[in-house]
Amino acid sequence: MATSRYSSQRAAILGNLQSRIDHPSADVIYTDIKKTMPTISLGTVYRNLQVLCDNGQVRKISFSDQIVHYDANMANHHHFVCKKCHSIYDIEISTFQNENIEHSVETVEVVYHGICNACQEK
Amino acid sequence: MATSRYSSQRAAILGNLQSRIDHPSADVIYTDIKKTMPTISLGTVYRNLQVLCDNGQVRKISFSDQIVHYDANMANHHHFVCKKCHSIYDIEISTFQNENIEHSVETVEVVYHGICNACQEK
DNA sequence: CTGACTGCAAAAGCTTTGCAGAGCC
DNA sequence: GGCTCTGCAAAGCTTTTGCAGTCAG
Repeated sequence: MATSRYSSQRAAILGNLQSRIDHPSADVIYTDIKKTMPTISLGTVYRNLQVLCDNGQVRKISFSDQIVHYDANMANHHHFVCKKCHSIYDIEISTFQNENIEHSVETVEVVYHGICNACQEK
Repeated sequence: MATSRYSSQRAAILGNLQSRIDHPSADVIYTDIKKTMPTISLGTVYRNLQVLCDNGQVRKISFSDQIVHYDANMANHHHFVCKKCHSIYDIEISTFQNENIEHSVETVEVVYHGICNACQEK
Protein backbone atom coordinates (compact mmCIF):
# COMPACT_ATOMS: atom_id res chain seq x y z
CA MET A 1 0.00 0.00 0.00
CA ALA A 2 2.96 2.29 0.58
CA THR A 3 3.16 3.28 -3.04
CA SER A 4 -0.51 3.11 -3.87
CA ARG A 5 -2.31 6.16 -5.05
CA TYR A 6 -6.00 6.81 -5.29
CA SER A 7 -7.40 6.77 -8.79
CA SER A 8 -10.98 6.92 -9.87
CA GLN A 9 -10.37 3.94 -12.11
CA ARG A 10 -9.16 1.76 -9.28
CA ALA A 11 -12.08 2.85 -7.11
CA ALA A 12 -14.52 2.05 -9.91
CA ILE A 13 -13.04 -1.40 -10.41
CA LEU A 14 -13.11 -2.30 -6.73
CA GLY A 15 -16.59 -0.83 -6.34
CA ASN A 16 -17.90 -2.74 -9.31
CA LEU A 17 -16.52 -6.00 -8.04
CA GLN A 18 -17.83 -5.46 -4.52
CA SER A 19 -21.32 -4.74 -5.79
CA ARG A 20 -21.54 -8.07 -7.59
CA ILE A 21 -22.25 -11.55 -6.39
CA ASP A 22 -21.03 -13.25 -9.52
CA HIS A 23 -17.35 -13.76 -10.24
CA PRO A 24 -16.63 -11.79 -13.37
CA SER A 25 -13.63 -11.93 -15.66
CA ALA A 26 -11.55 -8.82 -16.24
CA ASP A 27 -13.30 -8.28 -19.54
CA VAL A 28 -16.76 -8.37 -17.98
CA ILE A 29 -15.71 -5.79 -15.40
CA TYR A 30 -14.21 -3.67 -18.16
CA THR A 31 -17.37 -3.75 -20.26
CA ASP A 32 -19.49 -2.86 -17.25
CA ILE A 33 -17.37 0.06 -16.10
CA LYS A 34 -17.07 1.40 -19.62
CA LYS A 35 -20.76 2.30 -19.47
CA THR A 36 -20.12 4.99 -16.88
CA MET A 37 -16.43 5.63 -17.57
CA PRO A 38 -16.09 5.30 -21.33
CA THR A 39 -12.41 6.08 -21.57
CA ILE A 40 -11.17 3.35 -19.26
CA SER A 41 -8.95 0.79 -20.92
CA LEU A 42 -8.75 -2.94 -20.52
CA GLY A 43 -5.08 -2.76 -19.62
CA THR A 44 -5.95 -0.51 -16.70
CA VAL A 45 -8.50 -3.00 -15.48
CA TYR A 46 -5.96 -5.79 -15.55
CA ARG A 47 -3.30 -3.69 -13.87
CA ASN A 48 -5.61 -2.59 -11.07
CA LEU A 49 -7.01 -6.03 -10.44
CA GLN A 50 -3.45 -7.20 -9.96
CA VAL A 51 -2.74 -4.38 -7.51
CA LEU A 52 -5.94 -5.09 -5.60
CA CYS A 53 -4.93 -8.74 -5.39
CA ASP A 54 -1.52 -7.84 -4.03
CA ASN A 55 -3.22 -5.62 -1.47
CA GLY A 56 -5.49 -8.45 -0.39
CA GLN A 57 -8.68 -6.65 -1.38
CA VAL A 58 -9.60 -9.05 -4.15
CA ARG A 59 -8.77 -12.62 -4.98
CA LYS A 60 -8.32 -14.50 -8.20
CA ILE A 61 -10.14 -17.74 -8.73
CA SER A 62 -9.58 -19.99 -11.69
CA PHE A 63 -11.60 -22.91 -12.90
CA SER A 64 -11.13 -25.04 -15.96
CA ASP A 65 -11.93 -22.38 -18.51
CA GLN A 66 -8.58 -20.61 -18.80
CA ILE A 67 -10.14 -17.35 -17.70
CA VAL A 68 -9.25 -15.73 -14.40
CA HIS A 69 -12.30 -14.74 -12.36
CA TYR A 70 -12.19 -12.14 -9.62
CA ASP A 71 -13.91 -12.17 -6.25
CA ALA A 72 -14.11 -9.29 -3.78
CA ASN A 73 -15.65 -11.48 -1.08
CA MET A 74 -12.59 -12.11 1.04
CA ALA A 75 -14.44 -14.08 3.71
CA ASN A 76 -13.65 -17.77 3.78
CA HIS A 77 -16.04 -19.51 1.43
CA HIS A 78 -16.14 -22.13 -1.26
CA HIS A 79 -17.39 -22.17 -4.82
CA PHE A 80 -19.72 -24.27 -6.88
CA VAL A 81 -19.34 -24.33 -10.66
CA CYS A 82 -22.13 -25.63 -12.85
CA LYS A 83 -20.73 -27.70 -15.68
CA LYS A 84 -23.79 -26.97 -17.77
CA CYS A 85 -24.38 -23.21 -17.53
CA HIS A 86 -20.97 -22.37 -16.04
CA SER A 87 -22.51 -20.26 -13.32
CA ILE A 88 -20.44 -19.83 -10.19
CA TYR A 89 -22.15 -19.87 -6.81
CA ASP A 90 -20.72 -19.00 -3.43
CA ILE A 91 -20.94 -21.75 -0.84
CA GLU A 92 -20.79 -20.54 2.74
CA ILE A 93 -18.69 -22.60 5.08
CA SER A 94 -21.60 -23.22 7.45
CA THR A 95 -23.51 -24.75 4.57
CA PHE A 96 -20.51 -26.88 3.80
CA GLN A 97 -20.42 -28.24 7.36
CA ASN A 98 -23.99 -29.41 7.02
CA GLU A 99 -23.35 -30.99 3.64
CA ASN A 100 -26.38 -28.97 2.73
CA ILE A 101 -25.39 -27.64 -0.67
CA GLU A 102 -28.42 -26.92 -2.78
CA HIS A 103 -26.87 -28.13 -6.03
CA SER A 104 -25.98 -31.55 -7.30
CA VAL A 105 -22.29 -31.99 -6.55
CA GLU A 106 -20.38 -34.49 -8.65
CA THR A 107 -16.76 -33.77 -7.86
CA VAL A 108 -14.85 -31.66 -5.37
CA GLU A 109 -11.53 -30.04 -6.08
CA VAL A 110 -9.39 -28.94 -3.17
CA VAL A 111 -6.28 -26.83 -3.62
CA TYR A 112 -4.01 -25.71 -0.82
CA HIS A 113 -1.80 -22.69 -1.32
CA GLY A 114 1.29 -21.89 0.71
CA ILE A 115 5.02 -22.41 0.83
CA CYS A 116 6.32 -25.91 0.32
CA ASN A 117 8.89 -27.60 2.51
CA ALA A 118 11.68 -27.23 -0.01
CA CYS A 119 11.16 -23.48 -0.26
CA GLN A 120 10.95 -23.04 3.50
CA GLU A 121 14.33 -24.60 4.01
CA LYS A 122 16.05 -22.21 1.63
CA MET B 1 -15.30 -45.14 -26.84
CA ALA B 2 -17.38 -45.82 -29.86
CA THR B 3 -15.51 -43.58 -32.22
CA SER B 4 -12.02 -43.78 -30.76
CA ARG B 5 -9.15 -45.21 -32.68
CA TYR B 6 -5.76 -46.30 -31.47
CA SER B 7 -2.90 -44.03 -32.37
CA SER B 8 0.68 -44.15 -31.22
CA GLN B 9 0.51 -40.45 -30.42
CA ARG B 10 -2.39 -40.87 -28.04
CA ALA B 11 -0.70 -43.81 -26.36
CA ALA B 12 2.50 -41.80 -25.95
CA ILE B 13 0.64 -38.87 -24.40
CA LEU B 14 -1.26 -41.01 -21.93
CA GLY B 15 1.85 -43.02 -21.13
CA ASN B 16 3.90 -39.92 -20.54
CA LEU B 17 1.33 -38.44 -18.21
CA GLN B 18 0.90 -41.67 -16.28
CA SER B 19 4.62 -42.00 -15.71
CA ARG B 20 4.85 -38.58 -14.06
CA ILE B 21 4.04 -37.38 -10.61
CA ASP B 22 4.09 -33.71 -11.49
CA HIS B 23 1.20 -32.03 -13.27
CA PRO B 24 2.55 -30.85 -16.57
CA SER B 25 1.08 -28.41 -19.04
CA ALA B 26 0.36 -29.48 -22.60
CA ASP B 27 3.54 -27.81 -23.75
CA VAL B 28 5.71 -29.68 -21.25
CA ILE B 29 4.22 -32.99 -22.37
CA TYR B 30 4.77 -32.01 -25.98
CA THR B 31 8.43 -31.14 -25.41
CA ASP B 32 9.00 -34.38 -23.56
CA ILE B 33 7.37 -36.62 -26.14
CA LYS B 34 9.13 -34.84 -28.98
CA LYS B 35 12.39 -36.40 -27.76
CA THR B 36 11.26 -39.87 -28.78
CA MET B 37 8.63 -38.95 -31.35
CA PRO B 38 10.06 -35.90 -33.12
CA THR B 39 7.24 -35.40 -35.59
CA ILE B 40 4.44 -35.04 -33.07
CA SER B 41 2.76 -31.66 -33.12
CA LEU B 42 1.49 -29.50 -30.30
CA GLY B 43 -1.99 -29.46 -31.78
CA THR B 44 -2.12 -33.22 -31.57
CA VAL B 45 -1.14 -33.10 -27.92
CA TYR B 46 -3.95 -30.66 -27.16
CA ARG B 47 -6.49 -32.66 -29.15
CA ASN B 48 -5.59 -35.92 -27.47
CA LEU B 49 -5.55 -34.49 -23.98
CA GLN B 50 -9.07 -33.28 -24.63
CA VAL B 51 -10.16 -36.71 -25.82
CA LEU B 52 -8.55 -38.39 -22.83
CA CYS B 53 -10.39 -35.97 -20.56
CA ASP B 54 -13.69 -36.75 -22.23
CA ASN B 55 -12.93 -40.44 -21.75
CA GLY B 56 -12.22 -39.95 -18.06
CA GLN B 57 -8.63 -41.12 -18.30
CA VAL B 58 -7.11 -37.76 -17.48
CA ARG B 59 -8.27 -34.65 -15.68
CA LYS B 60 -7.57 -30.99 -16.10
CA ILE B 61 -6.56 -28.92 -13.13
CA SER B 62 -6.16 -25.18 -13.22
CA PHE B 63 -4.66 -22.86 -10.70
CA SER B 64 -4.09 -19.14 -10.91
CA ASP B 65 -1.56 -19.20 -13.70
CA GLN B 66 -3.75 -19.37 -16.79
CA ILE B 67 -2.19 -22.64 -17.79
CA VAL B 68 -4.12 -25.89 -17.78
CA HIS B 69 -2.29 -28.70 -16.03
CA TYR B 70 -3.04 -32.36 -16.62
CA ASP B 71 -3.21 -35.19 -14.14
CA ALA B 72 -3.53 -38.90 -14.92
CA ASN B 73 -4.06 -39.80 -11.27
CA MET B 74 -7.82 -40.25 -11.24
CA ALA B 75 -8.00 -41.33 -7.60
CA ASN B 76 -9.56 -38.83 -5.25
CA HIS B 77 -6.85 -36.54 -3.98
CA HIS B 78 -6.09 -32.90 -3.34
CA HIS B 79 -3.36 -30.57 -4.49
CA PHE B 80 -0.90 -28.26 -2.87
CA VAL B 81 0.56 -25.37 -4.88
CA CYS B 82 3.68 -23.57 -3.69
CA LYS B 83 3.36 -19.86 -4.26
CA LYS B 84 7.11 -19.50 -4.40
CA CYS B 85 8.36 -22.24 -6.70
CA HIS B 86 4.96 -23.10 -8.19
CA SER B 87 5.47 -26.81 -7.64
CA ILE B 88 2.33 -28.88 -7.39
CA TYR B 89 2.18 -31.72 -4.86
CA ASP B 90 -0.46 -34.40 -4.50
CA ILE B 91 -2.14 -34.54 -1.11
CA GLU B 92 -3.66 -37.89 -0.30
CA ILE B 93 -7.04 -37.79 1.36
CA SER B 94 -5.84 -39.80 4.36
CA THR B 95 -3.20 -37.14 4.97
CA PHE B 96 -5.88 -34.53 4.71
CA GLN B 97 -7.94 -36.21 7.40
CA ASN B 98 -5.00 -35.99 9.78
CA GLU B 99 -4.31 -32.35 8.97
CA ASN B 100 -0.84 -33.71 8.47
CA ILE B 101 0.23 -31.91 5.35
CA GLU B 102 3.97 -31.50 5.22
CA HIS B 103 3.90 -28.01 3.76
CA SER B 104 2.94 -24.66 5.20
CA VAL B 105 -0.66 -24.10 4.12
CA GLU B 106 -1.87 -20.50 4.01
CA THR B 107 -5.16 -20.74 2.15
CA VAL B 108 -7.47 -23.47 0.94
CA GLU B 109 -9.57 -23.25 -2.15
CA VAL B 110 -12.53 -25.56 -2.53
CA VAL B 111 -14.47 -25.89 -5.75
CA TYR B 112 -17.46 -28.12 -6.26
CA HIS B 113 -18.42 -29.19 -9.74
CA GLY B 114 -21.81 -30.47 -10.77
CA ILE B 115 -25.17 -29.37 -12.10
CA CYS B 116 -26.82 -26.42 -10.42
CA ASN B 117 -30.44 -26.31 -9.31
CA ALA B 118 -31.51 -24.06 -12.14
CA CYS B 119 -30.12 -26.43 -14.77
CA GLN B 120 -31.62 -29.51 -13.12
CA GLU B 121 -35.08 -28.05 -13.33
CA LYS B 122 -34.84 -27.45 -17.03
C1' DC C 1 -12.20 -48.27 -48.25
C1' DT C 2 -13.66 -45.03 -44.54
C1' DG C 3 -13.46 -41.94 -41.31
C1' DA C 4 -10.80 -40.73 -37.32
C1' DC C 5 -6.29 -38.91 -36.66
C1' DT C 6 -2.05 -36.25 -37.76
C1' DG C 7 1.20 -32.30 -38.82
C1' DC C 8 1.41 -27.78 -40.10
C1' DA C 9 0.32 -23.21 -39.74
C1' DA C 10 -2.75 -19.65 -39.09
C1' DA C 11 -6.12 -17.75 -36.05
C1' DA C 12 -8.24 -16.89 -31.82
C1' DG C 13 -8.67 -15.75 -27.17
C1' DC C 14 -6.87 -13.76 -22.70
C1' DT C 15 -3.31 -11.12 -20.50
C1' DT C 16 0.87 -8.35 -20.24
C1' DT C 17 3.77 -4.56 -21.38
C1' DG C 18 6.19 -0.35 -23.51
C1' DC C 19 5.50 4.28 -24.12
C1' DA C 20 4.27 8.96 -23.79
C1' DG C 21 1.27 11.81 -21.48
C1' DA C 22 -1.80 12.95 -17.39
C1' DG C 23 -2.90 13.44 -12.57
C1' DC C 24 -2.50 12.82 -7.51
C1' DC C 25 0.13 14.29 -3.32
C1' DG D 1 7.92 18.43 -9.27
C1' DG D 2 8.10 13.55 -8.75
C1' DC D 3 6.26 9.32 -9.16
C1' DT D 4 2.37 6.56 -9.98
C1' DC D 5 -1.25 5.97 -12.94
C1' DT D 6 -3.68 5.98 -17.49
C1' DG D 7 -4.95 5.00 -22.50
C1' DC D 8 -3.49 3.02 -26.49
C1' DA D 9 -1.61 -0.43 -29.11
C1' DA D 10 1.49 -3.98 -29.88
C1' DA D 11 3.34 -8.14 -28.26
C1' DG D 12 3.17 -12.55 -25.76
C1' DC D 13 1.27 -16.98 -24.47
C1' DT D 14 -1.65 -20.67 -24.40
C1' DT D 15 -5.04 -23.03 -26.87
C1' DT D 16 -8.03 -23.95 -30.91
C1' DT D 17 -8.98 -24.83 -35.67
C1' DG D 18 -8.95 -25.49 -40.95
C1' DC D 19 -6.97 -28.28 -44.28
C1' DA D 20 -5.00 -31.82 -46.87
C1' DG D 21 -2.79 -35.95 -46.32
C1' DT D 22 -2.19 -40.43 -43.45
C1' DC D 23 -3.29 -44.54 -41.13
C1' DA D 24 -5.90 -47.94 -38.20
C1' DG D 25 -9.64 -51.23 -38.52
